[in-house]
Amino acid sequence: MRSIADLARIAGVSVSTVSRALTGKGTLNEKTRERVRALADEYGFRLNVSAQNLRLGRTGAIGVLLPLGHERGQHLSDPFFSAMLGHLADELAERGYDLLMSRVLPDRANWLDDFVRSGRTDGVIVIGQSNQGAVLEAVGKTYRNMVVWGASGADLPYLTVGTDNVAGGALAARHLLERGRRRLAFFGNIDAPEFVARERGFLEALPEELRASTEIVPIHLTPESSFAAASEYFAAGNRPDGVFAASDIIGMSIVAAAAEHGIAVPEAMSVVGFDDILLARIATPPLTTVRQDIAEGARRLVDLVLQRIAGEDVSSALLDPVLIERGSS
Amino acid sequence: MRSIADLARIAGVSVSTVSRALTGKGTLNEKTRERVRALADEYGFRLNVSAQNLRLGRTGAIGVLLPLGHERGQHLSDPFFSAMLGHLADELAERGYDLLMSRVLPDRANWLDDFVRSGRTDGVIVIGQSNQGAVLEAVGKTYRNMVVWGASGADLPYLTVGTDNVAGGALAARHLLERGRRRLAFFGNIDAPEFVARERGFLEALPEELRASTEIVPIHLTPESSFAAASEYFAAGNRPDGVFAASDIIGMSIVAAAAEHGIAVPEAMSVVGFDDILLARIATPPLTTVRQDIAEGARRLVDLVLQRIAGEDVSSALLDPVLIERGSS
DNA sequence: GCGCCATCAGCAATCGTTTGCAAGTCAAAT
DNA sequence: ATTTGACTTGCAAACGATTGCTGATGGCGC
Repeated sequence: MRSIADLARIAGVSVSTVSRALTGKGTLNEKTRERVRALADEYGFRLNVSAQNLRLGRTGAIGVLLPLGHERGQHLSDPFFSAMLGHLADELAERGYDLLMSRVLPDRANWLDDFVRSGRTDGVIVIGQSNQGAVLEAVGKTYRNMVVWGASGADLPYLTVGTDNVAGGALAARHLLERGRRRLAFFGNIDAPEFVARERGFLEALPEELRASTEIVPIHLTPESSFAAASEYFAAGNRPDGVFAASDIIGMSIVAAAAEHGIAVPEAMSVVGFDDILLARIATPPLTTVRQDIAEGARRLVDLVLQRIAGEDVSSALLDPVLIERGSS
Repeated sequence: MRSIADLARIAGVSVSTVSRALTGKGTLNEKTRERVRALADEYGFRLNVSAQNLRLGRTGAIGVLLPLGHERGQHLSDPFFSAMLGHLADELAERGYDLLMSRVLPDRANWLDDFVRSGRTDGVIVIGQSNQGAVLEAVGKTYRNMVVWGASGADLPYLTVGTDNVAGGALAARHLLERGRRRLAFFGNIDAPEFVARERGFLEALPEELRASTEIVPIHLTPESSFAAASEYFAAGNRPDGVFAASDIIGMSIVAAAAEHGIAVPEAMSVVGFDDILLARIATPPLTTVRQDIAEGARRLVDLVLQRIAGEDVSSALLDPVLIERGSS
C-alpha cells in the first residue's frame, strides 16, 4: 500500500479517481469520493508529498534562515530568535507550510544564493540582517520570494518586516531622561543594521550636549562576550547612570556585571533593554525594556512571503515598539 | 534552464550523462564530467531536489518535533530547547539533511502518527517526552526511525537519548547537603518523565529523615507560572534553605521570587538549577546548576536516527551530567 | 425510440531525476 | 583481420502524483 495505484486497485477505480477523491479537486460523484476516502483511512494511506510537490512544481516548505554573521555557533542563544522561530512555526503550520530551518555561518558569500537556488523551499524568511547586507541585496535583486526580519532601508531590493528601531531607541532615551539620568551609555553590536538604528534613535532623542557625552560600547551578542565587555567597561572606572542595551540579553549581562562591581541597579544605574523576552520579567531586578511584538512580526513575515509567492505585490512592514517599565530603571 | 534536459541539450549530451556528471555516481569520462559541471556552474543550474527525492525514495529531511504537552504556545521559551534546536540544525546540515521543524500542540492523540505517516521526513527526532508517553509508545512500536530526547525507560519501544536525570538529581542533593542545607525543596513539573527522574534522584540521595521533610512544589515550565508558584510558596511563609529546581528557568524564577520576599541568595538559601543554559552564567547571582551536554546530545540524536534509517541496529544513549558551582549556592 | 446533454471516471502525458541495460567506440591481443 | 574487453554514453523505464481530454453512461424531452 505505497501509492495511489495500489489504493486504486483495491477500490476498483482508476488512479485519477483516487487522486480526485483525496485532493477534493475536480468533479467526482460524492459516493465514490466517500468510498475512496473511507478506504484510504482504513489502510492508513497518505499521498506522497514529494511526488505531489514535483507534479505541482512547489515544495510546500518555507526556509527560515538564521545568519550567524558575528557570533559563530551562538546566535540562537538569544531567546528572541527562538521565540520568533516558534511563532513562525505556528504561523506556517496554520497555512499548511512546512518550516525548513537552517542556521548558516555565512563564511561563503553565496550561502543565500545556494540555498535559494537549491529549490528546497518555495520562499525564504531571513531572521536578522546580521552583517550580510550585501548578500541580501544581491539575492533580493533577482529572487522575489524573500522576506527579511530587520531594519527597513530606504530602497532595499527586498521586503523587510521589523520593529521601528529608531522609535524604540527614542523611547529608551526619553525614559532615561525622565528618570533624571544624564551620564548615558549605549551597549550594542555595531555591525547589524537593527542595532545601528536603535543607537541612532537613542542618540537623536537626546539633547545635543548629552549626545556627545554618551558612550557607545561595542558588544557581541553572546551572553559571555557581552558580560565580559560590560565587566571590562566598569572595571575601567566608567560609571554611567543610565544604560540602553541593544537587546535584553545584553541588558541582563550589564546588570550582572554591574553587580560584580558593586553598582546597584536601579538605584545607581538604570538599565533599559530591547526585545522583552520572557526572561526579562524574571530577571533580578526585572528588566525595563522596549518590547517588540514578535508574534505580530512572525505573522507579517509569513503573510508577506506567501503573498509574494502568490504573485501579489506587497510592501515592507514596520511595527511599533512599546516601552515596558520594570524594576531595572 | 529548468531541468537536466535543458542542460543536456546545451552540453550536447544525454540526460543520463548530465545526471552522472552532477551526482558523481556511475562512471563517466573525466573530461565530459568536467565540461558538464562547468556548464552547470555557468548557468547556475541545480538539481531539483523534489524530483531527486522522489526518484530516490527519500525526503532528505528529518523532522524535529517539539510537543507542547503542558504549556500551550510557550515551550520554546526555554532556551534549552533553542540550544538543542541549534545544535540539531548544525549536526543535520553537516550530514546533508534538512531540518523540518514542527511545534505540536498534542491535543489530538494522533499528532505523531499523522506526522510520521505524512512521509514528509525520513525520520523523526522528538524533543522531550512531555506528557505524551502513551503516544510515543504507540508510534514507537511500529515506526522505527524515531529518537526521543528525554528519560530512558526500562523497555520503551523507541530509542532515547538523554541525560542521566537520576544521577543529576543526586548531584544536586549532595551539593546542597555539603553546603549544610537541611530544609530542602524541589520545584518541578511532575508530568514529564525527565523531571520526575530528577526528583527521584534528588530524593534518593538524601538521608531518610530529610527525604520525608523535603517539599515537592509542582510547577509549570513557563517563566511566569514558575515565578508565580515560587512567589506564592514564599508568601505562604515557607523558608527552605536549599532548593533544587528542575530547570534553570525555574531556578531563575525562584531566585527572582526570593528577592521579592527578601530572601537572600545564596546567604539564606541555595538554589541549584538544571541544564546550564547560557543565561545561567549571567543570572544574578550566577546559577549553580547541573549541566547537560546539549551538543553531545544533539550529536547522538542525529547519529541514532540516521543509523536507524540506514537499517543498522543501535541502542539508546545516556549522558552524564556535571555539577557546575556558581554563586547561587 | 431517438437524440441530446450532463455527469462521471479513465487514459495517458507530465513534473525532473536516477539507473539497469545495451550499444557504440577504440585499442590491444590474437 | 578478427576477437576481446574496457570505457563511455544513450535509451527508456521507473518514482507517485495531477489533470486536460475523451469516452461511456444514463436520464430526459420530444
